[in-house]
Amino acid sequence: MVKNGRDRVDIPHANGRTVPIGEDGLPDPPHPRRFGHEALAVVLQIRGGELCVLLWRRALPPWEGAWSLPGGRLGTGEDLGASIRGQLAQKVDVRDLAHLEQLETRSDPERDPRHRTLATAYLGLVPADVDPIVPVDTGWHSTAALPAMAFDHASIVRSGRRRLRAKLGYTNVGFALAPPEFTMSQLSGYYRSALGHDVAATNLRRVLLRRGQIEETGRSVPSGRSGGRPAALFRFRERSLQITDEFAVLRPPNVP
Amino acid sequence: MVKNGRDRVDIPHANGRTVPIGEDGLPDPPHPRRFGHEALAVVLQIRGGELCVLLWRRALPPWEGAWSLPGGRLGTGEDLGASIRGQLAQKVDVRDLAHLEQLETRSDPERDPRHRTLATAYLGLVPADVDPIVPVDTGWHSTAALPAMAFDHASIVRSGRRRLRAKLGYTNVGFALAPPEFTMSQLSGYYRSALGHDVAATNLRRVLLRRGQIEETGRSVPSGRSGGRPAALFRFRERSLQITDEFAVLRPPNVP
DNA sequence: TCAAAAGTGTTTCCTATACACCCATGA
DNA sequence: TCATGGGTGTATAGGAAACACTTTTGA
Repeated sequence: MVKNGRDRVDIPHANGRTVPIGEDGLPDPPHPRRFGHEALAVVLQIRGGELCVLLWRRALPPWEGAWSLPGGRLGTGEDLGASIRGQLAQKVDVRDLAHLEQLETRSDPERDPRHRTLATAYLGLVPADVDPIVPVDTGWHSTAALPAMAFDHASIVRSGRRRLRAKLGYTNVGFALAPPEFTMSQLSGYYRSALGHDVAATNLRRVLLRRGQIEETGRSVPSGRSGGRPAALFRFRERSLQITDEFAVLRPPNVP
Repeated sequence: MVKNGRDRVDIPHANGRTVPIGEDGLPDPPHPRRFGHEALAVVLQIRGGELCVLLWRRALPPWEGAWSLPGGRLGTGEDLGASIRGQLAQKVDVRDLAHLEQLETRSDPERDPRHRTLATAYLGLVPADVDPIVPVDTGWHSTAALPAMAFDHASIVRSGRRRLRAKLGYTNVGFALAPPEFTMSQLSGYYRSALGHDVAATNLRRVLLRRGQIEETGRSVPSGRSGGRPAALFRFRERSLQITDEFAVLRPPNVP
């Protein structure tokens, strides 16, 4: 039995050939590693003009009293997507999740002091018009001022926010932040909250219309008590993720 | 003991409070799940005008004879990045890897028929000027015509290629495909091979210069036997990933 | 009729592609 | 001097931000 540099062990195979463990074609390992694997979710929603994340207050050490991302251990028969949907079903009604995508996997051996745990983070988005009932130890927190957070969860939240901000620019993810129908000033408000900077409703309208992301419903909302022209109602044409601005640059040359 | 819907078990806690397992704050699990976790790499290089991926031919079932991605089981003390670097050190000299980033994690319970294995895939890039010595059962294959591949590895390769193509548009990843110094026609060749469509050298030059990605070295290569003006040599200014085109759209308004 | 909010027209800017033309070299 | 490949100048197109102006409503 030969052990070489990087934590890999070669065992002699029946036919005399050396089979590197951890490569493949390998038999069941004699000592399965005791890795834990969990799915976590960065669930974001625009609430009160702020981009908020759903957090969960830890009652026990480690990190007692700190806030953490919802999620939990991966079950045996399910994949990560099913797992995180299941976990969230108890915190946020799954029907409220308009979009869910995988973010990244954290694997620092020290990220959980108790035992080795890998975490795969997901990004979930909840439209602004719903207010899911959440447990008492769970709450929404502005991503602009995160509370003291457990493990590496704060950096995962920032990672999710970065992903959302980038995708608002070249996809139609906006559909997952907005209610089914909305006025342009509402929508520009959601974009402003998510991006952290001003978004002019007039230009947003033209950009999204040109890209075919939104369309007029034909209806409008009556103007408020202080008057003003009634706002037209729009909707997203697709309510699943589409890349609407694929070849921003280095696009293929025109064929004719 | 109460069992509820989604493979979660609540156990009564000392203080009478119910602690959901699989949430956190939990004690060590009584029966650690026997998940395997492996790191895989989609190592890409431009070879002979084609975008190629490094594959490994399986000698044993399952998928005997099919090609698979290099990688292997995660070690106890290392994170996924260190693990894949270690695995690759035996196939491609690590110094040849100009860039490495995490792609995604696959978790379908059926993806490996032997036992439950999660795989985190990485994207690695090798500059076109090196020709790493690889084992005999390992070879480069055009991503345009993949051979019969094991597990879900073919779709992981496509995922890596998609990522590379997208990032060529808004980052400086090109540095990881090109040698330290290159002419513009060489570079446009690399871009053409990676993107799968024509890239005009003249425009590429101006785009990358304006973005500050490349600069002239001041030197040039003598023209070939068939004459022609000698080509200027360029280099990338940064040899680590930079986002050079961040706010393609929906950029923050001008402050003044 | 005035204030307020929504929507349109138009300008300007910037970036990227297309393409004609000029430049430097070898034979 | 001519073919060849590299490089520059310039036209064109398109998208998006900025902003003045118009429209539609309530009081």
